[in-house]
Amino acid sequence: MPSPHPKNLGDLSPSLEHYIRAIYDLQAEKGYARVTDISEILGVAKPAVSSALKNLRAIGLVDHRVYESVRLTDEGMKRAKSVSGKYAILLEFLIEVLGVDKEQAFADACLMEHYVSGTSSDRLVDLLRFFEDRKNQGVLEDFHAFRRNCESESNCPDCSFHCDVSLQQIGKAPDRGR
Amino acid sequence: MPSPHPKNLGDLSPSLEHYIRAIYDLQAEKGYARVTDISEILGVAKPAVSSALKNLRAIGLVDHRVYESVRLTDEGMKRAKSVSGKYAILLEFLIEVLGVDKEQAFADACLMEHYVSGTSSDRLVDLLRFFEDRKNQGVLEDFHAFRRNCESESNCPDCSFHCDVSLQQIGKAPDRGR
DNA sequence: AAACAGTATTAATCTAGGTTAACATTGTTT
DNA sequence: AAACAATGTTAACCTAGATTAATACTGTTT
Repeated sequence: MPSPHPKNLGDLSPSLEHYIRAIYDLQAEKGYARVTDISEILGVAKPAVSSALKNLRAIGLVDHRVYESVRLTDEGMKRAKSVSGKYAILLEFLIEVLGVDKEQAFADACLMEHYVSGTSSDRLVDLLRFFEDRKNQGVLEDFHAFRRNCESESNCPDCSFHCDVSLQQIGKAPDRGR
Repeated sequence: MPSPHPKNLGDLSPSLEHYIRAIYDLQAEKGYARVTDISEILGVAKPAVSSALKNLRAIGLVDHRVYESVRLTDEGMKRAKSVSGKYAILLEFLIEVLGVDKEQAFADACLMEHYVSGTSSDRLVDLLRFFEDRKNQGVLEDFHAFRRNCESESNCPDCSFHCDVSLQQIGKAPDRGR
């Protein structure tokens, strides 16, 4: 008997996906990525990075000779852009459309980026573009006004379960299509 | 040095969260939840369920005497409703608003339910209500029309990375607010 | 060039959450 | 009530991904 959850992306675990994105960000920012930097960004110890790099190298997503700095391969780049794109899309949606505060939006996007499918994030882009379209200028403002009303009236206690974002590791998730 | 990801909900792992929801669904559907049923729904072996139940009992989310069937405690119920609510909200958003096909939407919602914060899903509800409001009847149709145009024109290759949903276990995710 | 600081890797260990195989309990048939 | 099937638990094991401690490189200072 196999295991549960639909995997997110072409067989990259959320964990590895995150490493990829960190490397991508560092490369973009400073031109190169070192173990220490990655470890700091992700908040993990350096040996965790070393071991992740070994895996990523094994599946051809990074170039990395021991004791040297890391670079994404073309394939790694592709994956990184995908995740990074999802992050950006989710972030924009959460902040600009839903009006979620930034801290929370960062946290949510950072988690969800690994789980939203390409299809869904593409559609989300469409929605963002729709709101930006000159023909639909008023819509977003309407929504925000609507939301403020909404807020002040009722509140469904069942659906709001507030999540304090602490920096901690997440576990595995058993599951399947549902 | 601690670990990375902002935890999703009040210290429940996605895995345990999933068990909670399965139990909740079963209780709603048949009045009770048995190990076998849970194991089938989640696609895991029965010992995995036993061990999850032990944890859930330890933190007071289920009542479960050995060899008997499982019930959520009040607290368990609260958590279950929260997750279940998020699932429903995400599903509706993906299908009705974004127009994602059902299979994909099920899969996405099933994953994201564990990672979206209460805040964000509340806002998502607002958005759904906004689209339902009589005053905004046309908007959703406009979007769908817009999307069809959009579709037929360009396509950003960077952001669309198609994910085939296979039934497999997901890994841990290192991370932090970032 | 020797020493030191910084950086990276290895080794050993831990934990969560799975698995299978074997055993225990319960309930239904005959 | 004996036997059997279904159900649940225990035990032993596996893996991913973390940790710390110790070790190995690298490069800069003196």
